[in-house]
Amino acid sequence: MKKSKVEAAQTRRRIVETAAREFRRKGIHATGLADVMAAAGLTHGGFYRHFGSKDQLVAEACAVGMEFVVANAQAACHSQGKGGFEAIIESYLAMSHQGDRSGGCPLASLGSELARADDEIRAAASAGFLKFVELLAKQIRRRKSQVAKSDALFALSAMVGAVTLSRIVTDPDLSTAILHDTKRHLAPFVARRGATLSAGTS
Amino acid sequence: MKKSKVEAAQTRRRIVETAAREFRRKGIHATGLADVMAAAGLTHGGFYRHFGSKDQLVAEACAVGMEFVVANAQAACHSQGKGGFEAIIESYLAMSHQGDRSGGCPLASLGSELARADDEIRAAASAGFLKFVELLAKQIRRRKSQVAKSDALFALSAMVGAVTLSRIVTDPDLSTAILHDTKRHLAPFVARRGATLSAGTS
DNA sequence: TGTACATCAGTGAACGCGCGTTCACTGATGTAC
DNA sequence: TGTACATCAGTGAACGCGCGTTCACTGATGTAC
Repeated sequence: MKKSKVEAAQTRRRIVETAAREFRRKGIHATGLADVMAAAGLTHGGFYRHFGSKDQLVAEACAVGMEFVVANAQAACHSQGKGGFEAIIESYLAMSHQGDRSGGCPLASLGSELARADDEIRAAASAGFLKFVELLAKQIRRRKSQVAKSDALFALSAMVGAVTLSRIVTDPDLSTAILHDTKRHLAPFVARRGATLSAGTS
Repeated sequence: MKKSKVEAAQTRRRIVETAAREFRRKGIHATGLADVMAAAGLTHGGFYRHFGSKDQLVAEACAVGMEFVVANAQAACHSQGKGGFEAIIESYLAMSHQGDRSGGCPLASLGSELARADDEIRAAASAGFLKFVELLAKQIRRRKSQVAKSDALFALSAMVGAVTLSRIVTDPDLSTAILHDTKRHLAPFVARRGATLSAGTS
C-alpha cells in the first residue's frame, strides 16, 4: 500500500491542514491524533511516518493556521473600499469570525493553551503573530514605523482579547457588544496620526 | 474518619481554592482531579462527597478565581496615589501578573478553554467578567455610564489579550513590549473625558 | 526496456498510562431516646 | 447526662475509556542491474 512521494507529501499537507482546523475547533488537548487522522481520511497508525510527535504537528498546524489568518487579513484590506486597517479589524471582529473557530485565528481559539505549550509551538505562534503585527503596522502609516508597530501590537491584543471574551460570555448581546465596542475604539487609530496617544514618553 | 460539618465545609472551600490555583497554573484539561485533591492534602476518592462532577468544580473555581482578581483590582485602586483606572491597568498589565498564572486572572490563563466550556462554567466566568467591567467603569467617570461601560469592555478586552499574548510569545522583549504598549495606550482613557473616541455614533 | 529487490506510506492491533467516576469500607460525628 | 445507632467525610482500590506511541505487517513504488 505504499504511496508515491507526491501522494505522501499531499497526505502530509492534508494532515497538517486538517489538524489546524480540528485543534482550533476543539482545542489542542481535547483533540486526539486519531481524531485528526480520521478527519483526514486515514487511520491513526500512519501518523508517525510523517511526524515525530503530537507537539510537532501542533507547531506546524499553528503556523499554517496563522498563515491563513494573515492571508485572509491581507485579502480583506485589498478588497474593500475602506482603509486597510479598518478593513482588517472589521473582518477580525466580525460575528462570523466569532462563530467560526475552525477557520479563525489560532491566537484567539487556542490562546491560553498556546501560552503553556512548548518552545517550538510558541515559536510558531510567535512568528505568525509578528507577521500579523507587521501587516497591521503597514496599514498604520506614521512618521516613525516603531510607533506604528506599537499601535499594531496594541490593536492585535485588543482584537484577540475581544474575540476570546466574546466567545466566553453567555449573553449574546454582551458578546456582540464586546466586538462592537472594540471595533469602535480601534477604528479611529489610523485617523489620529501622531496623536498624543502614540507619542507617550515612558 | 468522618469530619465535623465545620471541618467538611472548610475542606470543600480548600478544594475549590486549590482547584482555582491549579487550573489557572496548568490549564483545565491538563489538571486532573487527583492532582487537585493531592494539592489540597486529600485523596481523590473523597471528591464526589463535595461535588457532582469536575465541571462543577471548574465552575466554582472559576468564580472564586474571578472574585480574587476583582478584589485585587479593587485593592489596587484604593491603595495607590494614582487614579483608580490607571492603578488597575498597571497592576493587571504588570510582569508579575504575566509570570503568576496561578494567582492571576482566569480570563487570561484559561480564556480559550473557557470559551469551549459548558454553560455553567461560562456563566461563572461571565459573572466575574461583568463584575470586573463594572469596577473598571466606575473608575471611568463620564457623563453617560453606558459610555464608561463601553470603554471598560474595550479596556478589559485589551488587557486580557495582552497578558495572553505576552505569555505566548517567545521573545521576552516582545513580551514586555506587548504589556507596556497596552498600558500606554489604555492609560489616557480616563483623562480624555468625552473625547471623540468615546462618542461614536454607530 | 525488463526483472529483482529494498523502501516505506498506510493499516490495524497492541502497549502502558492517566483520566473521571464508582464503590466498599472506616470510624468519628451528630442525633434520638 | 449517658447510651445506641444512623450518617457521612474521607480512604484506597477498581472500573472502563481514550490518549500518545509502538510495531508487525502489506503491497505499491522506486531503484539497481
